[in-house]
Amino acid sequence: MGVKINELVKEVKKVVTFENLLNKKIAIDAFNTLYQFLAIIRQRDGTPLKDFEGNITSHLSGLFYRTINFLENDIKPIYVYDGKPSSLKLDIIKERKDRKVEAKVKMEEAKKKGDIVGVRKFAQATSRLDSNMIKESMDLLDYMGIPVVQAPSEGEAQIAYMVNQGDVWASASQDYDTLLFGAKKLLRNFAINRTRKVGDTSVSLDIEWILLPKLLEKLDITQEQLIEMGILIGTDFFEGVEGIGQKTAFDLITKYKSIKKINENSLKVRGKIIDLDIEVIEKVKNIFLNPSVEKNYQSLKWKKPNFDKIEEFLIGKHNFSEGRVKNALDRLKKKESESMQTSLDRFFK
DNA sequence: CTCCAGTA
DNA sequence: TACTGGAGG
Repeated sequence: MGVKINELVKEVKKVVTFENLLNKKIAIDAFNTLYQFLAIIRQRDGTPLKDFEGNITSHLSGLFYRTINFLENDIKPIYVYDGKPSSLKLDIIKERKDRKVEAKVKMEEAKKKGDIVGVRKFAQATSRLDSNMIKESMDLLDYMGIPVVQAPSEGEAQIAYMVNQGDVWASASQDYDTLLFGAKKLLRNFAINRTRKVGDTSVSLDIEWILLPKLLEKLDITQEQLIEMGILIGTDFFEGVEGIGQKTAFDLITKYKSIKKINENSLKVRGKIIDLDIEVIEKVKNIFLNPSVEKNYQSLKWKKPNFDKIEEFLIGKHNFSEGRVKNALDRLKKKESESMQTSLDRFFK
């Protein structure tokens, strides 16, 4: 899910185009992206794409085509995978699991009723990434020559570290959590710009660019206060306070400066006094302020794609259409010969 | 989500 | 050439 601070971020977000990102190294939250593909790449009846053996392939389709678009546009993606979740996250993980089971039941019900919209909606909510899907997505990226970084715990924390080290230019995720982890730059809707229809009108989803220092300046709060706001609203590591959304959290932090002070003032929200366990709060804050990250990750290198392996994997193993895959790979090959040409040109100058 | 063939 | 809707696996 991630912390909901979209309203607060609104005023500092900028729109960027693919051209603005030329030759930039962008770290992508792999789980976040794969889940998105899994939820969205489905048929009208809610069934995900599958190969002949019944293995789900929606995530591979999304990953493959989108990554090729990045390469074709001279963007250098790095995929960062989550590792072992913090013990504080386990409650949330269990809750999500329960919700998925619930969604499956609701999907069956909708199916019986012939409610097509409902079936699709609940089917999306059942999306699960298993270890084999994760492994295969890494294999595909490896064949494509894209660097992959395994985070010891939170991928978002790892990305924040890499951004702030200057090893990558920005973090790409739909969640705002990298901001809580302190990443200076965040990109949202990071994909080729496309119009998407909502109802009967089409809306274009721009790539959003958010600078953490700008956000803190605009809100006139510190990084620590941003984290405390996140805790009040709710993050993956703490459920938040019922009745407190982004607006209230911002007002409270602005007025009282800290959760500790908010506690001391016995403030009421929805008739209940806010009384948070400071010890727990400190633990959550510590996850954001001192996260477990891998500092000696492999140097980020983009290798030549192994075209044969990709074809064998997608066409041979997972029943992707030969025409589409070869077409996409041809775009890559063309890109390769172009860049070879420019480096030759440079050499002869 | 992204691709691609059909349409204006 | 730009756009749209249905299919992809």
